[in-house]
Amino acid sequence: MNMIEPKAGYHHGDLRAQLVEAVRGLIERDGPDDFSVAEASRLAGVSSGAPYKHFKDRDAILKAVALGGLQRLGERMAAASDSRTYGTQEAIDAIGLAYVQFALDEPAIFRMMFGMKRKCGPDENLEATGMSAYSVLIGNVAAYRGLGADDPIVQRDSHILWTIVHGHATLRIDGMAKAGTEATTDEELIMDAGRRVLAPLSS
Amino acid sequence: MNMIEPKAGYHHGDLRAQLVEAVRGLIERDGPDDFSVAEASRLAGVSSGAPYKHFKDRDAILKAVALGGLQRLGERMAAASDSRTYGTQEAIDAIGLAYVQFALDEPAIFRMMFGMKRKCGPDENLEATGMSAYSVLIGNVAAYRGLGADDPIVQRDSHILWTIVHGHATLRIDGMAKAGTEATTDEELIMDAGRRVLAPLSS
DNA sequence: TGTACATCAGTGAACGCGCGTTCACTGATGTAC
DNA sequence: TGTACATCAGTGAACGCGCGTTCACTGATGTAC
Repeated sequence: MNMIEPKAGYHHGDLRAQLVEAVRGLIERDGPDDFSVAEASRLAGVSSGAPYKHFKDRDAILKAVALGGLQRLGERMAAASDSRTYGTQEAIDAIGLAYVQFALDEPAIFRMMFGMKRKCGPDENLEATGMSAYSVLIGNVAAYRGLGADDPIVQRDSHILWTIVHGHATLRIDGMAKAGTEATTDEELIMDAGRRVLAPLSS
Repeated sequence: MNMIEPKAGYHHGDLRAQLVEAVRGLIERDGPDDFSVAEASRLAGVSSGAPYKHFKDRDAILKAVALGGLQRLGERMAAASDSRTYGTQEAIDAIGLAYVQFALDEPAIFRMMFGMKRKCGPDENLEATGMSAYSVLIGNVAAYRGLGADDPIVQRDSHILWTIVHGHATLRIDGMAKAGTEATTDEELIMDAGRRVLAPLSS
């Protein structure tokens, strides 16, 4: 929780980063669609026109916030992977749990990240950052299966795992799935589902 | 595609339904957050104050639209179930595919439905309608497993299936999963995942 | 069938609001010599 | 070290906009006798 403390004086020094942080807070408080440039400026302690020295328009600010979110998500997934033996079921579980945890910690940013493409069109930067997070999962699945990362089986496994974890995260933050009920934790559910998906190949 | 043709004359006769339909169109066109009561009124051919004779406020209109969406989703799932032998893998596949199809046909409404709780708080009516749709899935899974609908195994299976299908639908409408690539259709993916989840019980 | 009246579903003007963005400006900072 | 100047990052006032909601009103509809 960084406090926002505008540097006194005329030149701000770090307005860009401070605006992104302010918007992050606003979005997390009010939802991705209710944030306003004006309020973010107020929070950062600058005039309402100042942001336009750093960003082309409102959408550009949104993109910067989304990018930050994707980076944090990727970092968490990588950290989860690093905390276990590479290519094991446990590592894959941990990555999934990290994904869900991120969504629970920053629900509005999480939603916003995945709505960017629809709202502001595709963006190279965002796509690359997202892909780099996803590749943490792919790498572990490939090692688990003993196959190459490009193998269709690995691609399919990974995609299904992502789908499950993303679905669970989405339902959780929308209040549709209540963890803790029915003696089911997020972790337990992810492990269960992961085990089914990654069962030994049959055919 | 119902055309919106305001009845001439002072008394409109069907303004409530017509407003809901207008808002549905607006949301599908502009996104759930950009619809305005004013524009919906214009579309329905009435003055900007007229909606307030039928709805308490903006949120009440949104709720009505969400309710309609949930009903259509439930109907589609029920129809899918009816089109196959009850309690078979095929029936369960069909339900999942119907779910995804609905999301693809009405992406903005779909998103909006699942955002209602967060935006407007919980609502008995919406919850009951959603539950009634979900129970179509539960019933089929129970029959498939030969267990009661309340059995924890059935609950768990159903929840995972829902999670997968919801995750896939969400990723698809957010442009993250591209069907048709890698020779994978929605149907194929749902069937594959479903088969893994519903594999014979091991322990 | 006709009349009196209550109710209902609209009108349309008005309110106050906060927004995104632009613009001419100014004071601080960095650089060249 | 000092000076002249270009650049930069802010200001703050102003713009036009469309919104949600209210309100006194009015004309159409339904009902009781």
